[in-house]
Amino acid sequence: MPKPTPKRAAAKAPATAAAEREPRGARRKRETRARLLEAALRLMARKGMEGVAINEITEAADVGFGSFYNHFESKEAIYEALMDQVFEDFGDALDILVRDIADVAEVIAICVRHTLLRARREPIWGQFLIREGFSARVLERGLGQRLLRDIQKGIAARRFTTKDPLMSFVAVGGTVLAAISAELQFGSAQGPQAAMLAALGVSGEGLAGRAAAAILQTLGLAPKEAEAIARRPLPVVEAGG
Amino acid sequence: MPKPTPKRAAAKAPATAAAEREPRGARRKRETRARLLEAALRLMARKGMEGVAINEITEAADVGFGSFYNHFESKEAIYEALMDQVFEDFGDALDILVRDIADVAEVIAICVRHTLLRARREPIWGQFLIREGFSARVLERGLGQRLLRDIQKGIAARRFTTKDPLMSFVAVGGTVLAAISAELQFGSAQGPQAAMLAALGVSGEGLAGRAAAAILQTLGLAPKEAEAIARRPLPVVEAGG
DNA sequence: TTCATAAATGATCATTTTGTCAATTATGAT
DNA sequence: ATCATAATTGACAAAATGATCATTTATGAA
Repeated sequence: MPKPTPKRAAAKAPATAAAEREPRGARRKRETRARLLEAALRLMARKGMEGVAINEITEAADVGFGSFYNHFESKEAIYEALMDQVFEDFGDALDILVRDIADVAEVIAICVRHTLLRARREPIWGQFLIREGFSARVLERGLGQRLLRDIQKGIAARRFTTKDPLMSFVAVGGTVLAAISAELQFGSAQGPQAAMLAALGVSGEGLAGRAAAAILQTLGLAPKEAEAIARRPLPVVEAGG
Repeated sequence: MPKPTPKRAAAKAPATAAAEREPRGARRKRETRARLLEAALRLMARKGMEGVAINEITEAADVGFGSFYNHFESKEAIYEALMDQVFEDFGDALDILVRDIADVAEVIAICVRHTLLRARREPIWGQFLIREGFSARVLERGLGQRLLRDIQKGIAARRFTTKDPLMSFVAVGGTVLAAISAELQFGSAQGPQAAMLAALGVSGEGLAGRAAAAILQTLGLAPKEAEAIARRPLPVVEAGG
């Protein structure tokens, strides 16, 4: 065990202090690590963890082959780090985003739309999400836990009329993943498929709002109210320091 | 191109004729091919196509390594054959099963429940389904096409009140896959997780009926009717020759 | 039984991939 | 400037994998 792979990158530099607080060497190290993670995300989103070779990652990251093992013990290790970064960080970001929203229905609408918008903006991220979205880790921890908790809260508050919390949880999660998949597929649709999609009303604005509305209806809101909530302006994500 | 890999196994032996109609050699060949496919399904469902080596497949199938290439040109080839067998054959089976059902809502309820029941009965099949269920091939052809067609039919017949056929399609498909995932995860739940599941009403009968009911509600049926349709007895699958 | 054909088999080789390591380079304190 | 430490690097050996092929075995007709 040459290196226990620190659990989190955790840039501890206090935002208030001078920018020179972090030594150059440390930053260099952080950056190559970040480059490796980014390259791994891009490749693994497309071909899966097993489908990419380590030298592919280092070449895509423009980093010497040996450097890989300075940061990760193995392919499995970088994959783990990737899961943590992608899912937990995103969950935390969502938490901050809806911190001040009182209505559970709106919380869910915002989370759903934000997820879909990000998947649209960063297709690689979206691909990774749908590839790993059904894994036990995501379902049980992070995003899954959060969603299940919100649904139960909504039921307790009589905001949702669903009788079957687990099934609602499953339906909402599955719908989000499938919507991402649809968006990614349709985003690059060509030929005869494009015509069918146009007939189904797939346009430039994406599926975010429509998915949120459908999900709120699934949870028991009336169609009109679901539509209304799904159209409310999104809170802006604060530019992270 | 040493061998074009026959498009389908297609055991043409007429069930009525004597059992000796098929020469032993042909049957032997069919059987090793089937063994290879079964082993590949089991392994690829767990580790993905790229994650399994050919010798793993042949060893799991208890077949000589070289035999692999008597039946498939490459790993991609057996993967293709697997996709065909799993998705298209299942789609055809569903078609036969609902051939005589007039009500679109019941057609969908039956398909959903049959899919979930089979995934429960054959977890490996289910795992493969959720792993590949978002691939373009499944969405566009086979099961996806079928589902989209049924939804549009239901809307045209004013059986479904959905205003957004594409979103409904996405939601139904995603819900089915997520339900399979949940079933597989929960089927092997241990420890503290089990308590939470019990609280959510996860019992032995599985999620099939509940998923079907939720899906029919998503399509616009009233909860009570959705429940009723989702509980109707399933048509028995005819024992195939 | 004999024989031609089809299928199965594992040894073999080329290529890919992994993991290690000594050498090189960058960093930051003295 | 000097030096100890940390990080990066690519060459290398070992292991894994893909694919080929001559040989063996099974099959079924003559």
